[in-house]
Amino acid sequence: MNKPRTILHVDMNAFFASVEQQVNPELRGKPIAVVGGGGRTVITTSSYEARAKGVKTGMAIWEGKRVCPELIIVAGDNRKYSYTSGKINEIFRDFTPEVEAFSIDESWLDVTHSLGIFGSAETIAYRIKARIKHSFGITCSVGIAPNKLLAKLASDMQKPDGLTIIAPEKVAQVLEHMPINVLCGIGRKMVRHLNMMSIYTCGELGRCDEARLTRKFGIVGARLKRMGQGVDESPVIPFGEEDEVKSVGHSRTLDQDIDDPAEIRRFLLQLSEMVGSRARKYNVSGKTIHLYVRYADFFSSWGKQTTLKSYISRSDDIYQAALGILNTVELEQPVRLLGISLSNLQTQSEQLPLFIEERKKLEATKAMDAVNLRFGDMVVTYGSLLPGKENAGSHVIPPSWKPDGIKSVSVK
DNA sequence: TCTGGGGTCCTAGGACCC
DNA sequence: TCTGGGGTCCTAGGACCC
Repeated sequence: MNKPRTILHVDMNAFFASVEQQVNPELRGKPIAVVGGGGRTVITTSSYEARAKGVKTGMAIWEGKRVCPELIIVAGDNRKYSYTSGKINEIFRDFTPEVEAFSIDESWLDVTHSLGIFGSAETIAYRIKARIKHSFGITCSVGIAPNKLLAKLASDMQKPDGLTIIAPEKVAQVLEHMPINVLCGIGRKMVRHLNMMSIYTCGELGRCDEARLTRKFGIVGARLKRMGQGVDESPVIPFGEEDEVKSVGHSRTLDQDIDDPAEIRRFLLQLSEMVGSRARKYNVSGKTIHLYVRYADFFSSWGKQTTLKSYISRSDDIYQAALGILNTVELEQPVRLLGISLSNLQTQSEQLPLFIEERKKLEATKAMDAVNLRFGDMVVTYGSLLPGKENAGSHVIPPSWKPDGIKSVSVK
């Protein structure tokens, strides 16, 4: 028998925008949009003032300005968000050690064993909200429910600054008329498929014949039915106990489409350095390299991967492998986006190369990493990157970024 | 001046080995 | 110089999340 659990899901409201408004009081109460670096960027997050005017995540800057002419554009700074996120997660851990960061602005807390100390989940939620508000001036929405799926759903029900409880005995009632797309894991395509089966609400999904779902969706089918019933046994996985990192990758949309091979290679080297330095920071090497290209028309793209005989983490090795893939194809159009990722990872063993030349390369790489770690990425980099340095520093900040050190890497 | 970037998981089909 | 089946690794692509 599974013991009943009490799970909180905390979702920071308009996180990046809220942090910016706190850091710079002049931005408070105003419509602002946080964007990435680079020429062709989109809005990552916008303040509630901006949302009220119709500004949405994913809009191009000009689009945001069209619906909200007074929109203030703020270039995102990942370090601020990462730092704040880390501090907020420390607050969570004052209430339970079982805290799982889902993304930079969302966490689950299993407070089942903390109820005796703090009284109730509701009390914990109010105290957390108060502390975050007091320390950082920002609000969050909290959901309380018997599992992660429902806690996340609950936190979505009231924004901003909400607190929603789905008591175990209310689950069926809450889900009955809830549209299926509110469930985390059911996206656009799945909604379309389910709608075609005349399933629109969680209630309908939960009552659907399992065999019918399994025929259509394979092993996902059984899980879908349970989701519709609000059943989710997945545990809250605390810091340090997550799965190992499985891939390390970077991709970048170029400021202009390029077709000059030398320029493409230069960008590839830059990406290789970004991937390599991060892999080395995590202390992993990998033997599968994946190259991704999106063409100028935006819609056509391809990805190719290759698996090497040995594990690599040096930027130059990554570059050579990526170049090897690129050389097997004839580019059909100018390139809009390039991406490289390293997978099939293992923890790096500290092994000195046999040959003196290799050792020198290793030492050089280490020295470069040490400087970058201290003074920020891309301060020291390969000579051929220098003409394009303005690109190198332009980090777009994906909300999927986790505070440093959250992902653990363990021996395979 | 149209449309970002970081991930995970799943499936299908082919190669290869026992 | 036949046949079948299971396991593993690989590539490619899609769906989903933030």
